[in-house]
Amino acid sequence: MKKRPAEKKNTHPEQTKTRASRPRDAAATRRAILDSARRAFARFGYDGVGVRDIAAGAGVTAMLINRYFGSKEELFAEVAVETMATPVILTPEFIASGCPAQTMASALVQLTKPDATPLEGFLIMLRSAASERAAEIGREQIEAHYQKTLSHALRGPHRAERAAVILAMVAGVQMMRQAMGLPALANAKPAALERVLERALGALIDPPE
Amino acid sequence: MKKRPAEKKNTHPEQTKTRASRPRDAAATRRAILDSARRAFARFGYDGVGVRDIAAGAGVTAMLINRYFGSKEELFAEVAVETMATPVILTPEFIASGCPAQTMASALVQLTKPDATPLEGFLIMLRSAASERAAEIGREQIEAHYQKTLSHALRGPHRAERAAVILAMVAGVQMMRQAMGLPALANAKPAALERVLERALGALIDPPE
DNA sequence: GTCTATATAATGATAGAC
DNA sequence: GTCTATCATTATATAGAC
Repeated sequence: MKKRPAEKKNTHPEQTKTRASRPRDAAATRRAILDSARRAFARFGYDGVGVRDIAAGAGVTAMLINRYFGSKEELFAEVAVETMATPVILTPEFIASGCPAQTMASALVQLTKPDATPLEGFLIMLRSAASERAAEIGREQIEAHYQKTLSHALRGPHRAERAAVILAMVAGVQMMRQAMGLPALANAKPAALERVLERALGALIDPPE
Repeated sequence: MKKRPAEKKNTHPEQTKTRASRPRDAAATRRAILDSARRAFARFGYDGVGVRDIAAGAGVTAMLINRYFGSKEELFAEVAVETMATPVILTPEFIASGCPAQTMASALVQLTKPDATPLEGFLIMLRSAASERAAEIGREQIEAHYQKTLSHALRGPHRAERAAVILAMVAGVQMMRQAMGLPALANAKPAALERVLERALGALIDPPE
């Protein structure tokens, strides 16, 4: 029976950036590693990438990752914190807008197009949720930057629960549309999907009764 | 600087079932491996467990997994298919019930209690979505057993999109509540959470306009 | 500051005894 | 039908040269 090295990390050989024109710049190297790690974690999750992949994507050797960040786990933590620090959706501004449900629905449809790359913070967490440490980091970031602000921006009863379900809904859509690639979501006509999401989000944003 | 074997698989040493009282029973061994794999994949995802962990949980050696299933991937496929074959929620019966939104909301809150173990099919997929092959298997199962039946049970326009968003919402709640452990969901009062979910689900189930 | 080379451990899968 | 022992590969992390 044949060996089975199918679906290995080599399946996605990130082009090794040469980076020959900028040697010996600590800050730039650090930045390059962080960027490469952000891309890699968003695509393949915490367990799905090795430090070698990340290093290759940054044009350096794996050793430098430990030199600059101590370990893969600490690198992940720094990436996660950085990526989730500035929410691009689910902000108080969205809630404060004239028709928040429609605005959010439109933004969500745009930002989770199958090939789109924004909303990386959530995607990194969704793809890394199996890792205990990754889930812990993500939970703290979500609570600090999303749950709290969103909850405060709402009016009416059950604010915490409604904010959490809005979060869950956004995460679920992104999960099913981008990570799982469910055809009904991935291939949906944007206008129709927007309409459906607007209705559901409205039921969560508008104060009940 | 110390080595860092922290957060390794040994962090969760599934008690090695002795199983000394039932030697040499092919069917029973197969069943034991499947059960152990289901538990393990649901908790730690496809990449998060090794064949050794699964074998130990079944009280056998790792070799038998390859003997009975050929490979870890084939074992996962069989577990995924088996677990998602009989949906416990999101069935046409729920939609056909008198007040589907309330019924589904109540069931969802019950089934995603932080320590609950049902709805394993979805949980396995959510925790394994980073693995390309796992995502593929899950997508097929979700489409076959959830998306299609749910879509057919709905009335009105945009059925496919509404069914998909219902799926995304259920997945998102399970993700945030069970996998991530977001306090606002994990510690929410069941009645309040149920009310909020009922409203959102109603907006998706009830035909618009 | 960055490299090559290596240490150590864990992985999925296999060979052959009983 | 199940085991022990082992292979080949890959993982993260470290040591020391330049």
